[in-house]
Order: sequence, then C-alpha cells, then structure tokens
Amino acid sequence: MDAPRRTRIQQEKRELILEAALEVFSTNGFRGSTIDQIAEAAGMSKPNLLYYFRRKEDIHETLMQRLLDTWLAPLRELDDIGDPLTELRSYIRRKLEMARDFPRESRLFANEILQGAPRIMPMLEGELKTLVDEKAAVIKGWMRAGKIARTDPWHLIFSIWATTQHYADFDVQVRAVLGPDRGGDGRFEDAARFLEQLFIDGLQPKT
Amino acid sequence: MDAPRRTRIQQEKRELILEAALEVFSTNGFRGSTIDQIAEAAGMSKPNLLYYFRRKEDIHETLMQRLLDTWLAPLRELDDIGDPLTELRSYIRRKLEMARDFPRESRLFANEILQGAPRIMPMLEGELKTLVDEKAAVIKGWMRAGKIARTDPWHLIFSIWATTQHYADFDVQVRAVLGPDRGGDGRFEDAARFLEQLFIDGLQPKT
DNA sequence: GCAAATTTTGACCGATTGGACAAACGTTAG
DNA sequence: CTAACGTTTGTCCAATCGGTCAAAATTTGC
Repeated sequence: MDAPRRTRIQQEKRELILEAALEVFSTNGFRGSTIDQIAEAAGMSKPNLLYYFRRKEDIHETLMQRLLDTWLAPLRELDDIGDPLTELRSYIRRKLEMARDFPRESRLFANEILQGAPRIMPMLEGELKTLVDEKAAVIKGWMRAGKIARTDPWHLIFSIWATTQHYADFDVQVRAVLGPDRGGDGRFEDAARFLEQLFIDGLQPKT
Repeated sequence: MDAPRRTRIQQEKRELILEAALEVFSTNGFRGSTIDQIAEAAGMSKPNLLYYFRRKEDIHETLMQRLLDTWLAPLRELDDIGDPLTELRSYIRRKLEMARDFPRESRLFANEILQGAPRIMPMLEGELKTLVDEKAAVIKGWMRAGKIARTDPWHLIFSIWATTQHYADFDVQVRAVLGPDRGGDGRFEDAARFLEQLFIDGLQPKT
C-alpha cells in the first residue's frame, strides 16, 4: 500500500518525529501545537522535520492511524466463546493498563474527539461502530444465556471506556484530588480493584 | 470584590462575548482558539472585543471561574443526612443532566484538564480536593453504617464523573457508535437507566 | 440640544505560524 | 577519487497571531 521507506535513517528519524509529535499533540491538541515545538522535541530543525513529513497534518494523520489499531485491540479480543465474566474482567484490566502505559495516546484520542473528530469521523461511523455493534451482540448473547445480568451493552462499553480512560485523560485531576499519599503509583491498583467490583459484581447474573 | 460593571451595554456585550468564547474555546481549546474567531462568533470586530476584555486570557479566566462554581454544585448538594442511595442517585442524575444541558462547559473543563490544567491547578489541589475529601468522608460514613456497600469513595466519585461527562465530552463518538436510531435524543434516558443500574444496584448494601 | 463619556472601527505593529527553497553537507557505491 | 544520492540547514515568505492606538461614531447626563 505505502511506498517503501528507503533508508534506515528515514525509518529512525520518522520514528523520532512521531514520538515527539505524540508528546506535543497530546498535550496541546492539533491546532495548539506548532511544527517548531515538535522539531525541538525531536532534536532537529524545522526544515529538517519537514523533509520527513511534508505537512503538519501528515504527522498527525500517521500518528492517528497507528493509534487506532492498537487502541481497539483490547475490544477486538473480547471473545465470544470465553467465560463472560472473565472476558469482561480482562477487557477492563487491559483498558486500564493502556490508560496507565499509554496516557499520551489516550489524550491524543480524547483531543481529537473533543474537537468533534474532524479527522476520524468516517472511522467512528464505520470501523468503530461495526466493531462495537458486533461485541454488543456478543454481550447480548451472554445475557440471553443468563451468564451475566441484563443491561444495555452499548452503554456498558461506553462506561468501561469512560472510567478507564479517565485515569489517563484526567490524570492531573485524579492526582490532585487523591493528593501525594493516595495519588502515587498505587492509584491504578486501587482503580483496578474498584472497577472490578463495580462492573463485575454488578454484572453477576441474578438467579 | 470586582469593580462594578458600569453600563447596561457592557453587561450585555460581555455576556455575548463569553457565550461566543464558550463555543470557540470548548471546541478548539485555549491555544487553538483565536480572538478573531471569538469576535466573529460574537458579531463584533476584534478591537471592539478587546475593549471589553483586554486579553484573550481574561476571557478564558472569567469563563473558567463561572464554570467551576456551577460545575461543582451537584457534588456540594450531596447531603449527609439524606438517604444515601437516594442522594447518590440524584447526584448521578444531576451530573448526567449537566452533561446533556451544558456540554460545552463540560468540554471546556475537559480541555483544560487534558492540557495539564495549567490555569486551574491551585483550584484542583485546594477547593476541589477539600470538597471531594469531605464528601468521601460522608460516603465512608454511610458505608460504616451499613447503608451502602463498601468500596473506595474517591474512585466511586471519579467513576461518576467519568461516566456522566463522557456523554458530553465524547458525544460525537457516542452518537457515531449508536447510529441514527439509538443515538437520538433518547440516548440520555438510556444512559440514565444504565448508570442507575450500574451504580445504585452495585451499591446495594450486602446483608 | 449639547458636551462629556462611552463605544466602535480601521489601520497598524511586532511576533509567530506553516511551509518553500536552494545551497551546503554527508554518505556511499564504483 | 568522485559522481550520485540522501540529509541538513539558513534564509525567506505570506498569512495569521495577540494586541495597540487614535480617530470616528454613538450614547448618555444634564
């Protein structure tokens, strides 16, 4: 599909730029970020950066394309034939781990959605909707089979997204509220325990 | 505290500007918004706008100060002496209503936090933390009294924030995924039913 | 009706923006 | 060594940015 990247240097430098751009875009948004900022973060001059990516939008687009694949991977893994509560538990855990390990990616995505998703709207209405509808059907099947409590699968997925991504997107607020004691590295384990109780206990099938 | 706003015109025009700025800031963020955009949205020239607010930051600051009061009002109303589950239910309902009725305010706040809360950090560590700690203590009291199930009050509050504000901040994604049928005006009632089941059923005291 | 105060505007400023370009520099294959 | 190719940089550009200012237009107090 893509023309092959020729030299080893191009591979490395493009990677370096994308890493720097992730940092800058995720904290300032697209319009709020400048090529100069990204170039400086990547340790190169602006014209040099523009040698690898012709336009600012190209960097953002490349970053977004890569992000979307890995971002939806956890939901894709939600398996029809697994044990329902185990599947949901590990989905929640995986999503929370992504919020912990890839907060910049989460914020990049949040920024894009907040601004009305101008660049990824087709993907939301296409690929994402298809995937969610498919997994909602799986969850509905579990409910019909009496394996988990009946509820709205779509809003269940939204809630899992919201609660887990909250720890990346609103990290500064979470840390400010928890304070230096409770807001340290342990906050993700506390969150994991809480979310498991909230969702898994709540989804225990009613006899 | 403030010097009194003199004329009727100043009152009206300042209000007009703040309304326009809310629209612009909430979708583009602070750095991504321009004075020209706000002026155009307010139907006046840039120098005219700058006659009412000397700097771009002044607009944002005024907007943010107003927001914070009303934004925390629902949590303030959480009453120690009320019935615990009723109190929490109406807190969730109120927060969801705010996401429905004031999505721009929610996005303005989200934008600020996403960018590291550079302008409201003291408020987060001060006023907000105090309020949350206070209400967390109230909730803990309910748990000790056996009125609701035991869990982490801070993360419970985070989850309520995350799930309700999600319907404002990620509105375009929610609507894209739900599609034209389920994504209409009824989505907030569906969300309300789901969240009540998730939180209130989940907090039912264990005998 | 008129003077004083307030409001609005057009023109302008220096700084920053995204991006172009050719020249200089480095690397590598023969 | 050298020619071809890949990389880097300094300089420059038009557009846009936040903000100023004096003059013009309007409103207000008497």
